[in-house]
Order: sequence, then structure tokens, then C-alpha cells
Amino acid sequence: MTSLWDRSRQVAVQAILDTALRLFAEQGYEQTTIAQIAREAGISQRSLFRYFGTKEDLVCGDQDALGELLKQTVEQQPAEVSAWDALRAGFEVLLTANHTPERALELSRLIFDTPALHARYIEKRLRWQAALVPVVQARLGAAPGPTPDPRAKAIVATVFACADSATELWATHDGRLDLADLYAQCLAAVRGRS
Amino acid sequence: MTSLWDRSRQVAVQAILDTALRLFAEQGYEQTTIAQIAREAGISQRSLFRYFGTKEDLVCGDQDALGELLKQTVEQQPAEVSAWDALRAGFEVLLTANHTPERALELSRLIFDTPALHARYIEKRLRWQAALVPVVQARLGAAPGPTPDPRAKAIVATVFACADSATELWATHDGRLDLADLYAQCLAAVRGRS
DNA sequence: GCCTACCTGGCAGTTAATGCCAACTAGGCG
DNA sequence: CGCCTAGTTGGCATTAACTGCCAGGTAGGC
Repeated sequence: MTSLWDRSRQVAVQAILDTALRLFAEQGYEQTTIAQIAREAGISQRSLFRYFGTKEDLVCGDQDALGELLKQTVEQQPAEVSAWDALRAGFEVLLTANHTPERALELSRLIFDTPALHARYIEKRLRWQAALVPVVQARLGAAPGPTPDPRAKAIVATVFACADSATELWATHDGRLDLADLYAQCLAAVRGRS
Repeated sequence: MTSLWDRSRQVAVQAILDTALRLFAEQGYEQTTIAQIAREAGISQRSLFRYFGTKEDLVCGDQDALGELLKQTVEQQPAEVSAWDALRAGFEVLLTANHTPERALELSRLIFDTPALHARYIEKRLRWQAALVPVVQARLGAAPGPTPDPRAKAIVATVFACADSATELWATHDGRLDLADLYAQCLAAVRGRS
């Protein structure tokens, strides 16, 4: 059922993405205009905005799909797995599903170096967090009462904070360190006695 | 040495801020234009942008001073205070220094309900985090070596994650719960054995 | 009383983003 | 095959956030 439209759409999306990422890497995010991307990708400005609603989505757009994957992975962990371990499992799935390491590194650097992108990225991440809170809450076996239970929210936020710290360290060291290992170190610093 | 210029500047800033916040509360952030704020505040659009570099700064602007206050408070804690306690002390100072509770609640709701503002707020918060990492690292007594120490970064990120979770809970419950208490609960959920 | 320094306002221009409309194209149907 | 419909594309105009520039004004030192 993949019509010709769907296929050419895929091709166009990829072409736009490649052009944009190349230009961002060459001249920086702020210095690259939508007009230039559209011109070099051989598409009208108007259509570019139909594919990607905002300039930031050119970088952070495909995060949405990853968020869904993360949620499903956490949900499908066996019931006896703790909330912390379930979230770690989800995080590890993301690592393999992301892109090639080089691409992920390039994207990470772009995001961490560009305040506007960083903010947008975190905004998307916050939506993942909100979606994960009920999942984690169920795993904690809490009865939702009148006084809300901050535990699930805090745990999810902390896991993301550690994942973010680990990713930033990984990016600033050009990917030479092991990301999963950095994540474990971050979590240990938080949860261990100190 | 407060010249007339400084004073009228203060007055102007306050007038703009009051007008902007009122309009944001009445019609929402996105629906309010800079032109309208300038008109109702009796100032030119050009000068408004000189006082506040961006529209978002009308809401998140004074966060900068708070960040500096936070950093200094944490720095000035006695040496025997742990990193966690020093950060908590800083957070508590922020609570009292903020504004009136009503104003803080109104601002919090505006920020949490407006994606663009939320992103901007987090962006500023990230700068606080970066400034705090060396302070916390010194308190951890770590010798910065070739292999970086993720602990300070992770601890700071976690404290902010918990503070953010607590603030969001506090705002969604109209300020009826105690913010410091919520923060303690969040941190306990993360650091306690579970 | 003048002069310098700074502040203010208007104007034009750039960039991201949106709505509208006309031209086009794929794919179904007689 | 020829048409028709639906979905797509591109150009044009518009809005809103910003920025640079320049002319005018005002406070404060000399």
C-alpha cells in the first residue's frame, strides 16, 4: 500500500534532512536560513514547512518516534523488574535504535551547542517524561490518592537527568567513552551512599 | 549614585512587566503581541526590545539574578556540608527570594502551560546547572583528571530534576502543598532504598 | 550655558512561520 | 483512453519577532 506518493515523500524528507544537517554542520544552525536549505534541497520554502513544521524539527523531529519506542519498552518489561531497571532497559534500547554512532554524535553536538535546539530537545523530552510517569507509577504499585505521589515523577525526571548528563559528557568527549557506562556512573553517583 | 536615569529605568521596567503579565494572564502568551504590550505600556516597540531582548525574557528574564544567588548560596555553605545539603540550602533560599507566592504561582503556571516559555525557562536553568557543576565538584573533593568525573554533573542535574518536579506538582495543585516538602519527597524517592 | 554621552523612537529590513489560491499529478472509474 | 477527484506543490501576501541605523532629545559634567 506504499504508493508512489509515500515513497517520494520519504525520499524528499531524507534529501531535506541531509541538506539541512550538512549546512548546519558547515555554517552553524543560526546562520543557516530556511530559504537556503530549501534552495539547495531543490524544494520550495512552502513545502519544506509542510514536511517540517519548524526549523527546529529538522534536528529534533524524529525524537517523537523514539519516545514512543521508549515508553513501549519500559511498559513491556516483566512485572518483577524494578522501575529503575525498566527505565534503564528502555534507555539501552534507545541507544541501539538511534542512528549510526557518528550521526548521533553529530546531532548531539549540534543540540548541545545550540541553545535554541537544546531547549527544544528538552521540551520534547519532557513529553516523554509525562508519558512515562503513569507507567512507572504502576510499577511502583502506588494507589493514587488525594495527596499525589511525587515518587514516579521524581524517578523519571532523575533518570532523564542522568541520561542527559551522560549524553552530554559523551558528546563533549567525541564519543570516545561508553555511553551506557557513563549513564551507570551518573546513576551510581545519585543513588549510591555518599 | 542612583541617577535619575537609573530610577526611571526601574520604573519603566516595572511598568512594562506589569502590563505584559496582565495581558499574558488575560489573553494568553501567544495571543499577546509585542506591539500591544508596548502600546499599553506607553513605550516604543524599539525601546521595549532594549529593556527585554526577547519576548520570553518578559517572563523568564529575572531568572538570571536568581541563578547567581543560587550559586553564591551553595558556594558559601560550610565546607563540612555535603553537596546534597548545600544544594538544598540554595534551593530553599530561592524559595524565599522568589516573589510573593501568588506571583510565583502565576508565573509558574504561565511557564508550564506555554511550551515556548517552558523551553526558554529550562534553557536558563541549564546555565545555572553548568555554573554549579564546578562548585559541587569542589565539594565532592574530586581531583579533575583525564577521565572526567560525572558525579557532580549528575548530582546537579538530579537536584534540578527534583526541584522541577516539585515545582510542577506545586503549580498544578494551586500552591496548596508545601513546596519544600514536595522537594524532600522527590529527593527521598530517588535516594532512598526502594 | 554649552557639550558630551546616553537614551529614545521611528523606519526599514531580515527571518521564521501561516493562510490562500492556482497549477499540477497520481490513481480510480466509466 | 479520457475524465475526475483528491492530495500535492509552489508562489504570493501577511504576520510577528527581532535587528541595524539614524535623527532627535535629555541628563549631568564642565
